[in-house]
Amino acid sequence: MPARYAERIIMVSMDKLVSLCKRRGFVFPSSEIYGGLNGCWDYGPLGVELKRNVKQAWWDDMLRHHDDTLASAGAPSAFSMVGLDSALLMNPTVWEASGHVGGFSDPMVDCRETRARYRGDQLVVFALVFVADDGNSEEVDEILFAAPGEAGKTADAELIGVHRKRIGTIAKRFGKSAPDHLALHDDALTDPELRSKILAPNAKEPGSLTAPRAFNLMFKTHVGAMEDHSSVAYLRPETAQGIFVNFKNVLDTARVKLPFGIGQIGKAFRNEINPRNFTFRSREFEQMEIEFFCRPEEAAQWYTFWRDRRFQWYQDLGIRAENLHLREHDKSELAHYAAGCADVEYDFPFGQSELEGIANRADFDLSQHMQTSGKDLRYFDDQATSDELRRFLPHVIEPSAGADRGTLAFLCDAYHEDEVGGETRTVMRLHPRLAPIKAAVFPLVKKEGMPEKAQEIYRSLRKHFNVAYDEKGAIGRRYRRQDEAGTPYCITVDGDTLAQGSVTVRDRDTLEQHRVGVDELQNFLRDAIEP
RNA sequence: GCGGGUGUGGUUCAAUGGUAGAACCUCAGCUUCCCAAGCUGAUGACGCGGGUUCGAUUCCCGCCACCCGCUCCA
Repeated sequence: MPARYAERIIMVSMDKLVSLCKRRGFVFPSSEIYGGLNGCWDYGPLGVELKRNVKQAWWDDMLRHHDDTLASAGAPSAFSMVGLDSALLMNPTVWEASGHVGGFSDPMVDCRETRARYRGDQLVVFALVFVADDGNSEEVDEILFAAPGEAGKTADAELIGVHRKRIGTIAKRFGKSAPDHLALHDDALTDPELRSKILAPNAKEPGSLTAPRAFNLMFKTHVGAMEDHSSVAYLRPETAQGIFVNFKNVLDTARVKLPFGIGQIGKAFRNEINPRNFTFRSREFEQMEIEFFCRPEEAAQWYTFWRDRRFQWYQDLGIRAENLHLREHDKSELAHYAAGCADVEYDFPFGQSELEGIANRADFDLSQHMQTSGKDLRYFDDQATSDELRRFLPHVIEPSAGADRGTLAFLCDAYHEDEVGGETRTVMRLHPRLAPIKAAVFPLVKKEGMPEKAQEIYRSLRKHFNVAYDEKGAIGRRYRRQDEAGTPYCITVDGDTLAQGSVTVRDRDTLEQHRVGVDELQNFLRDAIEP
């Protein structure tokens, strides 16, 4: 390594990364000339190559290169892997069966003061009512109370309990120890004037509640040109359900036996309340999901296998181990049906966050679809020793990865600044498999036949790799430009090339150069790039 | 969703109630046999919409976007 070179370890800031992504064409704000759209991003010329390489690496490593005749290291047995590309739009009943429609469409109310969030239908608003001595009721409506409960069903005593002190103070003004009864205000939350008088649970001042807002994280759309109830459809919030609903089709046609996995890469949409952190939480994003089907009694073993394998995958593609974490969920964090779940997390500049979740979902999804569709989705085992074992629902291990989150993590981990000859050099140390451009070909100077020779080399490599050609400006500048793009190798035609048939190959990370025969270039690059 | 901050060429930053400057990048030319060299020239910006004003990039209001802290994340 040249003496003028000095490594400098820095933690990349999001500002620097976002700026580089824009400057070099990795990522742009979506529809930027119109002011952008919250939570949406576009991949530029370099970004699309990088992200495609991430997806390609996943597809190759998980599916295409999988050998289903051998038990991989750490696997309980051999298994098969097949792919799928299901439609983004599906019959809306899918989302009823999966639980996505039911649980996430309630109006929510926030408290600005206590920062609590309530379901609108579970917040009861009432006014204190005092009965005067002459029997006329006298309602105190300048103070309304909100309390958790179910509309119309909560006992007066229970409501009073929540705000006993405050109610007591008001009651004193009427010379009583407690209101005679409570009047319910069903519409108080939606009326801005009344809402401003509501005292929220545990709040000190009234008027801290927001208007009820519908929260459904699924994007709704319509199938066909007519917009009516029968045409409602959803943009899928995950690709997984497309796999589950095709379980029987794959089983019947792909000649697979348990255990086997179905992989899929595709867009998904979630109407996130609060998109944040560059591309990390986007409303439109891409998932790389596997549903791995196995015998119930083997599920725990397969869960461990997939968890460890997926954790290792990121390291194999260059992410530094110290920046990766495997976090096993507590029992309390697990969904009711899940038997285990772990997150692969990365130390982003904005904090440790999830790249991928590996979950043991048992037979929840298949049984939901079996129940809702009425179709028998059980696996038939003709080798079973008894009738009870012959038909059963497989259990499912689900490694679910975010392609955009992975791409962002690779970008963050690749970003380096070091010092060359006293100047700061920005370099993206992307794994050669992921680098958008595999090599750049330069003539050292723009004369003496060097451009022609360099172009000849460029054209021959172009058939096999994504390579770039550049003859503009000083050679050092061209090297630096490629450093920011993450190009691992720069091939330079110089004065000796014509006589010797060799070029210099400059390494992005070490800055070292060595001569390689022109005939050897293709093999050299293939060795460097292949997994 | 709440609170705070920021919006000026591709990037990073100035200045200004009256013609918006720079550095780097980019492009063209000259030069150049290995790490952002030099010279000449060129392109290119006040987030959007209202208001105040003779005149607004500047002041006011609204919106949008991004960043930070909470919150949320099936």
